[in-house]
Amino acid sequence: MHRLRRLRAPTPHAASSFSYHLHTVPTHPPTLTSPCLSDPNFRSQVSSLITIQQWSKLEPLIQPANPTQFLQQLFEFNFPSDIILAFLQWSQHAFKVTHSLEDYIKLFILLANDKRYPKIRSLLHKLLKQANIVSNSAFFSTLLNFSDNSCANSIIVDMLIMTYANNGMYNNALEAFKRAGDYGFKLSVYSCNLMLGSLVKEGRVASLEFVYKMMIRRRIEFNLITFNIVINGLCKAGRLNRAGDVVEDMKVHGVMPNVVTYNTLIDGYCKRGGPGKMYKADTLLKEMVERRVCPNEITYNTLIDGFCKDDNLVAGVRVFKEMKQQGLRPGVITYNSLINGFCDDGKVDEALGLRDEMVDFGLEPNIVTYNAIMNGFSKKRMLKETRELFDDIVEKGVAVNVLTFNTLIDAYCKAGKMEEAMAIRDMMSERMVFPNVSTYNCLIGGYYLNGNKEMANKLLDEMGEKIIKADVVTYNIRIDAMCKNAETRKAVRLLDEMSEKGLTPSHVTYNALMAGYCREGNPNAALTVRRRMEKEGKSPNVVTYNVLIKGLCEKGKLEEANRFLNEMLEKGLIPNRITYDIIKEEMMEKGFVPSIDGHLYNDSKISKLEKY
DNA sequence: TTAGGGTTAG
Repeated sequence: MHRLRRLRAPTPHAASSFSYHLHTVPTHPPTLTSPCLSDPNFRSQVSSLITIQQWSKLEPLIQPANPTQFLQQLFEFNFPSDIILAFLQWSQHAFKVTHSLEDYIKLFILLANDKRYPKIRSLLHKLLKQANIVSNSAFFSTLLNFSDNSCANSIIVDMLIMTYANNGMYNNALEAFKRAGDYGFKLSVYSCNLMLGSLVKEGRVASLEFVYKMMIRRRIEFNLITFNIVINGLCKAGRLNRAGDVVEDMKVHGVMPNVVTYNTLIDGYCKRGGPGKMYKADTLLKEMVERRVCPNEITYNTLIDGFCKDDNLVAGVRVFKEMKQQGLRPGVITYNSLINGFCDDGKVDEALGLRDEMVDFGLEPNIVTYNAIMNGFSKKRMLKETRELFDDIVEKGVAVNVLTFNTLIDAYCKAGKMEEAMAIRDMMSERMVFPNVSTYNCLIGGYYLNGNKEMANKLLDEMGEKIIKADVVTYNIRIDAMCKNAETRKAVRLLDEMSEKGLTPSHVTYNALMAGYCREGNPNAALTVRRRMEKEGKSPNVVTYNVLIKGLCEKGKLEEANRFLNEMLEKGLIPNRITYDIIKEEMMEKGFVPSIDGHLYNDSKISKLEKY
């Protein structure tokens, strides 16, 4: 039915002129340059040799034609697609020839007509690997030249985009997506979803939104998964309002949010929701229940982790109980989130209790559990216990990973035992675990902490040699060290270096600089940093306010500090222990009683503000 | 083909 457009059956004249090849292998072929497959016997001989992969017997039969010409003949004589595929692959390997894009496309068309889709995918993979600069327009126009089966053509283009996405060739995938519409190819929801998913993984939100909008405009088929992927991408980028718009879009399209949609949104709020984020996350849980979308283990795990990371263990445990009441069994991830929360809060004993509880319930702690507990010990400066747990799990045969080593190295760094820390770094490779940027960050931070700037610089050079790229944390460590060395102005210059390297300064970066200026007795300069931070789209967090309030207090500017305290509360930011210490030590002990909402500060204000 | 846990910096 659907044949290759330009491939015609050979003319009788052409067939007769090659008739000498009806015989077996000619030892001394005449001057003709091509063998002939017009003889049915010869064709079946070739077919069976290719089918059983008797390449050594086939090779002399191809002479004196070259493999490219032989391939053309296979097309002309309408050999089945799998025979042509086998020949193409073998001949590329055996003769080191690269067949043309046209040949590939002719084969794709044959394979598509035979519905041999996985074969097309693996062949596309090879094509893109060997010649990764296949232009999409060449591909598309060649395809249209050889086939008018728009359905098969669209499937081939669809698979091209999938192959690009699977091989990390995101720009090619995007370009193909854009051009596919111009050429009239209809893309499937599968390839679009795959591409959207890869854009999410790459953190390319602008492209994600572009594809999403184009899909709406071009009326490409949408499904629930499409919406969920887009919502996830927007949530991961902190664009929660935009994610909410997409939820509205899906309702317009008659698609109802499911448990994955809600879990994605809840996770978005937990991780990037700003002030009041946990309230919003909890509201979403209530909303899903009202709309008869049943929360699952992931919903609760996400919320528990969110509360724990928000320093609200009480709420984390409340959700944990609620989960059990709903008849859901907490899993390893549930326990890990809680254990990590307790360890972060310095409550290692409770964390160990939870570990015992999970074992009692038949759950096996994994490397994540152990890393969290090791970190709990390390935070409490319990180096001995950190090391013992490490030795213990190694002995148990648990596969330790780079995070385990980094945690152990960090424990030694915090204890000032830099030689041991370096020795551990050197033994990592014995376990086939290799230092990464975080390993270096721990060590560099350790050397700065121990006043050894030379070694810190040496490690920074070593990173360069090993092509381990500095990340935001590396810069934060350097900036913090400079600020503590009264070199804040010099540290500010590193902001430009960061942007040159495509790194976005974080809250920690700006807060370190503000703290530096405050220590140097220059809160005005700190406020300049705050403006720069806000210009970059980062609103101050609790640490920012703590730094500024403390800096102003130290300069005797208590009224101004009080204004910042109120501003922080108005923004819904919850004061932490350090805020209260500042209020006590820097304000009240100096005879200044801060006023909140116009009322004088007292302890009941604390409990009201303390926790959501 | 979509959603959840562990390290380093304030």
